[in-house]
Amino acid sequence: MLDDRKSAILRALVERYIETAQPVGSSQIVASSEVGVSSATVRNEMTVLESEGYIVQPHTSAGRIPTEKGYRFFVDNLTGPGELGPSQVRQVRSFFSHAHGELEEMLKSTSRLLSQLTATTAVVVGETGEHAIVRSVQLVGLGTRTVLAVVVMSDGVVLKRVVESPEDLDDERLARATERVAGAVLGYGLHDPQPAAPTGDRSTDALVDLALDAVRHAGEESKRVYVEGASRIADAFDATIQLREILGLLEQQITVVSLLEDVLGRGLTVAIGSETGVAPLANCAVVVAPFAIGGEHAGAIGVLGPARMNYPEALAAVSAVSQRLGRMLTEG
Amino acid sequence: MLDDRKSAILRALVERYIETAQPVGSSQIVASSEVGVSSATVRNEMTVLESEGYIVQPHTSAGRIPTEKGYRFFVDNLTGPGELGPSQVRQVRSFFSHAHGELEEMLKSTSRLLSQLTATTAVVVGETGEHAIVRSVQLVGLGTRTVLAVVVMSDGVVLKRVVESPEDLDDERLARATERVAGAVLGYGLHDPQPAAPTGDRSTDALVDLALDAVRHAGEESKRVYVEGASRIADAFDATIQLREILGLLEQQITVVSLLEDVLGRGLTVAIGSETGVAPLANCAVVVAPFAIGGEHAGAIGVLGPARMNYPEALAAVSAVSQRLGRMLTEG
DNA sequence: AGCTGGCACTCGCGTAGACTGAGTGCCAGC
DNA sequence: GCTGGCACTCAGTCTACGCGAGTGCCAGCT
Repeated sequence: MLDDRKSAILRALVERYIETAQPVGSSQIVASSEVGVSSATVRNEMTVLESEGYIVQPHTSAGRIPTEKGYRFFVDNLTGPGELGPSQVRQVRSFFSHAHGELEEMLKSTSRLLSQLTATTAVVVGETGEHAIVRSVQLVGLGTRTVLAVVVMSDGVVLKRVVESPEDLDDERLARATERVAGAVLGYGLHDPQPAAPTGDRSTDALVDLALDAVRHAGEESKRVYVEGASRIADAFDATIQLREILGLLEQQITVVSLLEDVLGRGLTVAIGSETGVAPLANCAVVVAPFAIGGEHAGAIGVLGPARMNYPEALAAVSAVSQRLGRMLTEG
Repeated sequence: MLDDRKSAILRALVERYIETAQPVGSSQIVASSEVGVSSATVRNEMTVLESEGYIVQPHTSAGRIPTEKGYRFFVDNLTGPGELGPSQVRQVRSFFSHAHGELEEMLKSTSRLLSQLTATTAVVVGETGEHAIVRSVQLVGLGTRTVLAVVVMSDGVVLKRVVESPEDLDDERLARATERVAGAVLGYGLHDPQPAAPTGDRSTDALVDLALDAVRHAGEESKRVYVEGASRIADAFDATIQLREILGLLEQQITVVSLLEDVLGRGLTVAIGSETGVAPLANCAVVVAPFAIGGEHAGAIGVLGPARMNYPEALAAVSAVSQRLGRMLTEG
């Protein structure tokens, strides 16, 4: 643990570095904070901070910059969620008062809101499943043997999946199958469907089974990822190669999902650099919070920025938006 | 119009520049093409080409690089769609043989295919409407007054839209309204719904009208944009500021749609730099082709790359994929 | 008339040296 | 234990300079 003075120095250094993106020297720290000591003393403290791994020198005779450990200590002990500015509060308020009922559109625009609030890339992952129940299911014929199973959940999410029937179909048989599938899933969650009652007709039964299978699988794939403001990450880096990697990563939805879900111990979380578990994010940080619908975990929202991001602001925004989003979705 | 020798020189210059991204000098042209003349002669021709605006010198004593006009002439007169390599042909073939029935998933993966084939950013815009008819419509209650109208089109596209009912609803009324809406749209295109038969109950009639309105609007918003491989554009530029703008543009779906649709005179089209009509694409080019379903315009596919992109390859890929996609979707 | 070899000229780029200034580590003294 | 002072380091900037790729032009050849 660091004593008060070291903490104060580290805080000043991190804050300054976040602001300027330039290595910070001892005299700058004296100038920009209230540690009432000389730069020489600060220097002595800084060598200690460096030997303990909180800061590094990019090269001799340069100032110091924070390490991952330095950011971590800053986030854990030296700062907390800040206050949103009045215009940001207005944005959030107006967003949630104009929002309406359908989950997917809602999550997408939430992502956009978050990106605007923090001027970074925002990511939202929504899952359907646990909390939602099936409100409607319909088998729709597309080709002679191609059927689309369409499921509407109580939260407004629409899932769909193609089913290939082993035999040619007619409207009447489709209707019968739809009825049986509906009986098996209507009113239940996607993960606990009931067994379907047999129709007496073997080929219709086969179709029903296939459709039920499709519905179950649709549930597995129901994690939706919304990335907004990806271009903003470009502001933070000037090596295009690094950018390429980060953007490539954002394109892989699976990676994004696991990034957010892994990090999600409980509540508001920050993952810095290697803590994300993803190599291209070495110089990045993510601030993540889960949101719940009616007390049940329903997804996560987060922002992705450089490791030298504005943590207080990001924490404040992510926290505020996740809470209001959860409340909003719970009330319906 | 350019005489044969100037054309040959311009072609060699453009090809070389596309390959190396470095200004091309007269001696390189002599070395890398079959214009059987000396470099001095090439130089003389190059001053003419420069004065006519096909090429420019970044600075004195550098080689030349093509202008927009130069690329344009190259694309129009000096090259055509190339041949796909054997491994690319294999990729395309395998993709379309494994593809299955549902439009949206199909377009998304087509975009991915195109991006892989050309190692650039790929864009696909799909519209539902003209060719597709309504196969199923369902009003599903979410809240006491919130209804989700879900429409399934014959091409597998599922549209949805929230409708706020003026009065509380029960299942029976919803079912009655669904039936009337179905009667009005089932089997018709989205743009020519029939008037709904009145139910005799005024508030149900109101709901039916709202729902029909929603369905019509859903059709307007049915243009779906799929961008894949956005990160690849990062390879082509080293100014992050420029990258930022391009990425920002790709995030605005409306811009992307109009970009592709504007450019789309007839058939395979190339738009270079300012021809795209979008400022941030000054140093970019897009290669676009429409695709049709059963003879009717159904969307467009394209690739976005730097102006110095490999045109023959891009033209070949876009053309091949658009044709096979259209055929595939038509056969259903 | 058109092409070509030759030549002087231009200028970006890379290297090398000098200077500057921000920043450090250390030490002696308060 | 803090501080002022001092020698030292080194990235960044500037200048100088040579190199080389490339040009434009011209005189001479075909």
